[in-house]
Amino acid sequence: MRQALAEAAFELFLERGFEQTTVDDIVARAGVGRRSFFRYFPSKEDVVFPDHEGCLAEMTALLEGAGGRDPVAAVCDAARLVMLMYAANPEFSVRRYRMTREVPGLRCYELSVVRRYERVLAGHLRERYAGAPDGDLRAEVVAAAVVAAHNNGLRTWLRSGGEGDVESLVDHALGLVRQAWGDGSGSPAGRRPEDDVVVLVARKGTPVWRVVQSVESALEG
Amino acid sequence: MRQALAEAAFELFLERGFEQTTVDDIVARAGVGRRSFFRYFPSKEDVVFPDHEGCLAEMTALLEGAGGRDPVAAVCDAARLVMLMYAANPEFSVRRYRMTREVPGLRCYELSVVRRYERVLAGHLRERYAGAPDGDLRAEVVAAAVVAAHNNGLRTWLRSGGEGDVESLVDHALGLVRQAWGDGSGSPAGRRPEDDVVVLVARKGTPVWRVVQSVESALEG
DNA sequence: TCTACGGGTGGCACTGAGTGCCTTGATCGC
DNA sequence: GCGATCAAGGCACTCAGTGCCACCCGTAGA
Repeated sequence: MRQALAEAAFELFLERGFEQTTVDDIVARAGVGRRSFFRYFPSKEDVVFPDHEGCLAEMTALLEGAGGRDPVAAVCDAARLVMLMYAANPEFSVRRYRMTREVPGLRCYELSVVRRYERVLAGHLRERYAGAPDGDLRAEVVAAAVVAAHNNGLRTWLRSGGEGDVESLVDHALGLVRQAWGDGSGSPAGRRPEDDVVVLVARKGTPVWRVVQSVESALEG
Repeated sequence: MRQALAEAAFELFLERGFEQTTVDDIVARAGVGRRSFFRYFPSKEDVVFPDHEGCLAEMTALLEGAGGRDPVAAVCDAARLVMLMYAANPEFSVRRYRMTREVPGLRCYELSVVRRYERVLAGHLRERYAGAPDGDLRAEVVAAAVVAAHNNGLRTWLRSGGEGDVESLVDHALGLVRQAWGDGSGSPAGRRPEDDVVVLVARKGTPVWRVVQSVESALEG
């Protein structure tokens, strides 16, 4: 039933657009009663994003099991779940993206979904940063940065029509955030931290982000 | 008329809640025709946030005139405009905040407003970072971080009931972002960059953000 | 076989947001 | 005084979303 409604709805949305399609049209195509639609989807917008509830649950579960790792790396991996969900069905994702871009109601709905992901990530970070100075603040800023980076990569891919490798796009974007906020562990594995030290000499006034890049490249070198 | 409608609406929202108030109630209290309401406010939600359009315009204007400054510092200052708007009317802001928190429709509307601010900031950063590697990505991540930091400070103040100093709360929060992404210029003015250099020695594996904090404190020392 | 029950479904009527269209009335320039 | 213009009101309509009730059907029990 859920499936039938979602399919009928998407067909009609593609044929005549989201706003030009009424709920009555959808239930007529699906051959069910109007009342049943709202039993399965609380609003007309929900039928466009039938898969996010599950993804939110997965994300929460994944973060439950993220013990002592770098918190930033953990939330980056959690964010990747969303990318993987989109990548599992490129044509659908691209068409939905195009529709969402031009329908204000869907844009607003998507914002609230993204916000829920962000809150899940921030909640995890808040626990991990508990006690640290500005822990809550840092948690929210990092969560926002991770979401923004993820979405930048994902949307670049969606705009391109689903061509190319989403995974590397998103991973590269997330790398920028890990570089700025993570603890540096993770990516280059197998190197012992006590091997050596980094000596950085910088003129005062040097942009901090350039300093960060230097440190990062030194740590990876 | 706009003013009268907004005031009548807010009275009723406080008396019986947002969802329990119909547009007919509002126009009856204001003594105008129902059709006029939708001439001044495209939706019922808009009447709750009558001041954001102006603030968006101010923000755009301020960024127009932000020439060669540190781009991150410029967008932080732009974000402060929102805080100042809220601070100009603490009782109204606090009551609106409480109402927004418990009405899904208003939460969604607020998300879309916040998103518009974020896009203005990101647009400015995109221009400033044009040509740099990952300029677009960096622009969006920094904009998201600035907005998250600003909102963290602002909401802390709103949750406290409007007691204390918003400005220092928000500035402190924004400081964290400038520390991570800014070029370090700005805050400690009047110091010549060529005065001296910073030497930092760190063990490999040190969290990057701790390194950044060290650099920052050294630059301010 | 009849009956009582419960959950999924359909139908129906209602509220309320938002829109299009037309009328009215006031103000302003001629 | 007169026509143009524009803000405002009124009216009717669409459509999303909700509450309520009736129905159908499979099951369990007498």
